[in-house]
Amino acid sequence: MKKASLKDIANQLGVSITLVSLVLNDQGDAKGISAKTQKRVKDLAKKLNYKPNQVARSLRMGNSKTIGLIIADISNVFYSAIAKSIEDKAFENGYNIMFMSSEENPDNEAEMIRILLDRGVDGLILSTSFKERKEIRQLRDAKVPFVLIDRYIPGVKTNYVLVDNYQGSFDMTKHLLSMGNNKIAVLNVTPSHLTTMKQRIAGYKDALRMHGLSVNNKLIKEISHDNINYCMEKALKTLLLEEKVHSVFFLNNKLTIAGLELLKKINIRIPQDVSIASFDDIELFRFSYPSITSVIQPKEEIGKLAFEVLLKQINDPELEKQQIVLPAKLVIRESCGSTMHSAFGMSVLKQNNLNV
Amino acid sequence: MKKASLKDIANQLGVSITLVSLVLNDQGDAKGISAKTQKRVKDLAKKLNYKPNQVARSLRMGNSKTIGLIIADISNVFYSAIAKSIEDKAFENGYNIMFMSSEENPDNEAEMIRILLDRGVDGLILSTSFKERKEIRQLRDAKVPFVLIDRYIPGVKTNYVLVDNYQGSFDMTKHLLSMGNNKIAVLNVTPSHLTTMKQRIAGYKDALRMHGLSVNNKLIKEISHDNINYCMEKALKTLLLEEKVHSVFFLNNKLTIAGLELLKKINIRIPQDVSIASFDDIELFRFSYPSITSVIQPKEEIGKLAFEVLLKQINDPELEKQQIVLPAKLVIRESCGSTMHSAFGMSVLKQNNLNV
DNA sequence: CTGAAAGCGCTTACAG
DNA sequence: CTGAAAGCGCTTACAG
Repeated sequence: MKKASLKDIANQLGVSITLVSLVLNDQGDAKGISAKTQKRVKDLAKKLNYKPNQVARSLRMGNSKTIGLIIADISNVFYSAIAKSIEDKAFENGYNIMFMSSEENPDNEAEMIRILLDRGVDGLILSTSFKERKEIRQLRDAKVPFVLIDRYIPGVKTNYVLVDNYQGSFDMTKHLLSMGNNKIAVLNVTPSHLTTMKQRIAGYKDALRMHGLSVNNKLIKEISHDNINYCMEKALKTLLLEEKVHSVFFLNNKLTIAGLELLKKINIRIPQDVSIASFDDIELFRFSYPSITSVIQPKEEIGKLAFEVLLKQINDPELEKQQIVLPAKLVIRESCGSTMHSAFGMSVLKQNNLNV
Repeated sequence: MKKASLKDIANQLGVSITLVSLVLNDQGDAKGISAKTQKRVKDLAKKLNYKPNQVARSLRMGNSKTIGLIIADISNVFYSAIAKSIEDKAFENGYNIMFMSSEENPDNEAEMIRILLDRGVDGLILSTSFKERKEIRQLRDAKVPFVLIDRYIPGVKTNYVLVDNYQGSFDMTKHLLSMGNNKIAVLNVTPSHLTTMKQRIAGYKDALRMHGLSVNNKLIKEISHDNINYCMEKALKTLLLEEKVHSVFFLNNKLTIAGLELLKKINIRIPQDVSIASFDDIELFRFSYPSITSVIQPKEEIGKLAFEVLLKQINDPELEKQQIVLPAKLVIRESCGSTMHSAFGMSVLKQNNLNV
């Protein structure tokens, strides 16, 4: 049951490989090949279950109908949800995906890009960990079609699709303020050069200022990605015992989980003792006790649009680069106390309280 | 900055492509190429940042250093965790992964296998949804290296790596019995031909019998994968109101989440009104209220071993097929009531109760 | 020590 | 209407 090739069909029919190729690529009519011959070719192809060898096709055509996807970690549901929606769109369009998890390490990422390009991918979708502009600029200058997701590189004009991190964070901070929490701590995670983190911090600061409060840098803590639990304990103890904050805003879902676990361990009640909120909603936050107020990112939309933008870029490499920023939404749950109405006119999604 | 080829290097150095290829593939010494020439080639290759075109290499060598991964859904953390551990192992060994989500649909799966093979993958890792033996048998007979994960096809000798579904379910049922629940319902999900579901049901039944109880088929409900919420509501209402069961054992994490949500909505208290337990532990179950007693699968181990077995099969296609069944573990949490000790001598992992 | 040549399976100008 | 030929970039027997 060896796979059939063009040659097999050509030999069996006594015609040339060229002819078979033409017919099977629907060039038969254009090249004026007789209907009868075309039918013979197609019938035999079907009978032999012929499918073109994509590797040979790639080599010859210079494209592979494959894209590379580099995210921080495929096992983080934020990325796997995006991966799924990219996959769906890609499959529709005949594209396959190779994925790689960079672990937020720029060296890994550089190597992975190289590997994917050597394998002839037609384009890349990246949640990049690069700090410098160099690598992304090179990629763009080398005319590799690519789309950034989640983060972008300031100062380099590229395609990107991401959520409005500033607005999401601004809105959440305003919500916390409206609940009567004036001392709001915020925890971000290294690598802190990421635009996600920078803009979430900026949104937080501006919301405070707009509320007439000054920013206290002691309330902004950075948690090391490689040592979350240890840093979390140090940070929360300082914030709760010394700074006596009213609430803590965690800037991604991993931080929130680590914080939640710790607060329960040390018997801090939420929201009675401290309110908490999270950027980046996950299913767990609906079911946890208490359920967690958070900023939702449109993951499916990010993936879908990222692929669409990439596809356009692949089909026309000279196309103007496209920047898409999607709105973030708040989900108000229990972790900041109960509220019957939102004090400001932003988009707020109310959810049934599951933990009666 | 066009990519350098062997030809570029050969031309610049005034040697043949053959020589360059040999040197760069570390055949220089074996073929007796002078150290000096070797150095010139290697230096220039480095300078031009030469990397072999993997597509050409694949075509010529008949292998691609790529494997295909077909799972039900990459956005389900059960599969994305496995994907991550496969990825890590694959990367170590110079392999890349193309993934596809079959949605448990055999037609999708057949098409995806075909696509991946046309793209020249060296092997496949599949959480197969096939009901019949035919497709998997064909794959095996075509000498395609592959490893099944999570489920296998009875009656077809293949490589597989999975958890002991029978034992996990048996132990959990015994645990429920030991907690004083005699009327235990069990919910499985379509497609119910999967060995996972069959063996979990078998473990449940045997545990009952070994406890001197007879199996009541009214307590075994099948939930349609395509209509989980509707079926769940119908099933739970019958089980709770008519059958008055003491506990419900959900056979995968999606079912548990749907069940949990529904029970809260209709104000059924866990475990006071009904105990619940889950097969397939996820992070959410540690944080939910109440936290959920469940059967843990060693996801990382499954992924790691699956790749290792696949690699061996790729390197030696005549190798004896390998079957690996890993032990399942219970995590006892709050959803079945509190217990200070386990009534039987199985491996039980105790966890700190997070929801004091 | 080194090179010319074939071939992996395809597509596509070119020629008739 | 149809076919011979070149070429994508590589590897590898074979020859000298």
